[in-house]
This record gives sequence, structure tokens and C-alpha cells, in this order.
Amino acid sequence: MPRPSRREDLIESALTLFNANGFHAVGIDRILSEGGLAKMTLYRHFPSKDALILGVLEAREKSVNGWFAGILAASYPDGEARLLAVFDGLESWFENRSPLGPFYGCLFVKASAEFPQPGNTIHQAALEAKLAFVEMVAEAAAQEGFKKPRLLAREVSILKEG
Amino acid sequence: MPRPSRREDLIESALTLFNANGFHAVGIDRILSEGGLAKMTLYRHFPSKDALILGVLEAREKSVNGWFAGILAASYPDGEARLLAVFDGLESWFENRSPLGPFYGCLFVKASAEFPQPGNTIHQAALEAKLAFVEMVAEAAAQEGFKKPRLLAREVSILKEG
DNA sequence: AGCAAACAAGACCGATCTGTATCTTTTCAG
DNA sequence: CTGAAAAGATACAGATCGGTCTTGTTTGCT
Repeated sequence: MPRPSRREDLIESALTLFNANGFHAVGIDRILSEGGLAKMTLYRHFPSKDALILGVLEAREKSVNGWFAGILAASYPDGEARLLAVFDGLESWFENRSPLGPFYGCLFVKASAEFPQPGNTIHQAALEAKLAFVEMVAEAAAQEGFKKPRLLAREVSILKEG
Repeated sequence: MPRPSRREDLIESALTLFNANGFHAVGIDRILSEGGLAKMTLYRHFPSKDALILGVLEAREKSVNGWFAGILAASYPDGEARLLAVFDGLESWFENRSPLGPFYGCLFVKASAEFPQPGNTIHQAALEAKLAFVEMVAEAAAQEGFKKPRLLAREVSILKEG
């Protein structure tokens, strides 16, 4: 893989603005000027704005779910302390002490709200990202012998949205 | 108060489209053509699109919260059956058997997602509508002697969003 | 009946949006 | 060092948006 430095710049600038203002409210020009990028740079890396949004969601899924996976892996000793670590992680996220940047609400919730048609690619990507998160927490809960891992995972996810 | 029949037509057409497509994705022209209305009719009743959105949210708050208030009032015999009725109501809503129309997710969640700035009037109106709902359920739960009415009300609200 | 307000229909305006094309400068591998 | 690819800057095109204005028709009150 080459050095996709500009590609990452695009995603980072777009992520910041999407988080703070939503998807439809942010135009391409603003993403580019705020990131010091040129228009052709965008369209060399992505065929359209929708493709950029998909790239942002994909990157966000990796960083968010990867961060939680790291938390689960770090607190490897068994017991409910492991899930407590997840709640601590969420709290640090909400209070902007996490490496995920300031918290503006779940980006995947925003995406499925702004692209509500079930067939929409962005809608589906956002749903998949959310489901992957729930699945991850559920597996961890199951390993600890909880009776209702699914329910607990859903509650964690719900907490994240509120 | 005069007969605001056109005003209600505007709100109804806008509500339907906002529910199915989001706020930013729906233009004024579509709201008007789908409702068989003229542009000047819109701007005689509302000074701007944002004002129309506020009108839609206000009407939606009345109908949704009014519907739930009716459910709570109808099942006036004490006991937990009263809250069960709320869950039944939610289920009928999700399955499109309610007078609230087809369910596309909570409109207030959509609104606060699409207008994320805390100072935004639409954002605040959406939050108030959601809080009013939680407050209503919490009061009902408190009357039934639940220990943690707030928590239960929040859970009901969360269920509604998922 | 008659009049004024409300309304439908649609042209129109300026701003903004996504996406393309052009030109110059920077980057970087050979 | 050199030449090609990448990138910055900017102009441009076509579409769409929110909002204004005009014209002719319908409505409703007296």
C-alpha cells in the first residue's frame, strides 16, 4: 500500500466537520479549505462525496471499534471488571479524554438518520458499524459468562447513543 | 383562531417527507408539489423553511406525546399494567398500527442529529420534545410507586429510539 | 352580488452545491 | 538532475436550493 497521506487528510477533515455539523450541512469546499486540500485531490481519491462519506465511516469504524477492542484486550483478567473498563472508556470518550476526539454523538447514528432509506449504501454501512460494535461487546460479555450478553451489549450501545 | 387548513396541509406533507428522507434532503419544492400547494402559501404561514421545521416538530410533539398521554389515561387502573400499555403502544407504533403513521425512527432524534449545534433553535425544540416525553413517562411511573421512575422512563425512551 | 384575502402556478433571482477542466507548483523516484 | 505524477489553486458548468415576485383564479365574508 502506498502512502495515502492526502487520503487520510481528507478523511480527517471530513470526519471533524461531519461530527460537528452533520453530513448534508457540510459542503465539499469547506472540507477542502479547512484541510488545505484541492478539489482534484478529493476526486482523485474518491469518485464522489458519498464515497468520501463511506470512507469516513469505514475509518471511524476501525478507530472506534479498534479502540474498544483494545480496552477489552487490555483488561484481560476475567470478571466484571472487564466490562467496567468499557464503561470507563465510554465515560472518557464523552468527556473528551479519549483518542477518538471530542464527542458529538455517535457518527453512525447521525449517518443512518441523515440517510434513512434502508437501501442506501451509507445507511447500510452505518448499520453494519453499529452492529459490529454490539457484536464485539456481546462476545466479551459472553466470555465472562453473563446470562444475557446480547441484552447487555445493547444497553452499552444505547448508552453510547444517549 | 382562523381555520389553518393549509397550514396543516403544509405540516402534514412536510412531516411525511421529513420522516422518510430527513430534513436537509427534502427541498421546499418537493413538500409543496407533493402536497399540491403553492410557494406563497408556505411563506404566508411560515417565514422560512426552518420555521416550518419548527412547526412540524411542534405538531409532532403534540400528536406523539398526546397519544401516549391518552394511553396512560386510558389504562387508569393502577399497577404495572399501565406501563405495559405504554410498551404495547410503542409496539403498535413500530409495526405501523398506530394513528401516528408509519414509523421511520424518532423525528426528534433525527432533528437533533441534523442540527447538532446546541444553540440551534431546532436542536433545542427537538430536545425539549424528547424531554417532555421522558418526563411524562417518569411521572406515570412515579405514580405507580416505582423506585426508579427516571431510569425506567429513560429506558422507554431509549427503546423508542432503537 | 361584490370585494378582499387566500391560493395555485410558475417565472425568476442569487447563493450554494457537486463535479470537471485548466494551469502552475511541488514532490519524488530513477 | 530530470521528468512524470500528485497536488494546490481557481475558474467553470449544470443542477438545486431557499426565497421573492407576478398573474390569474378561487374562496369566503358581508
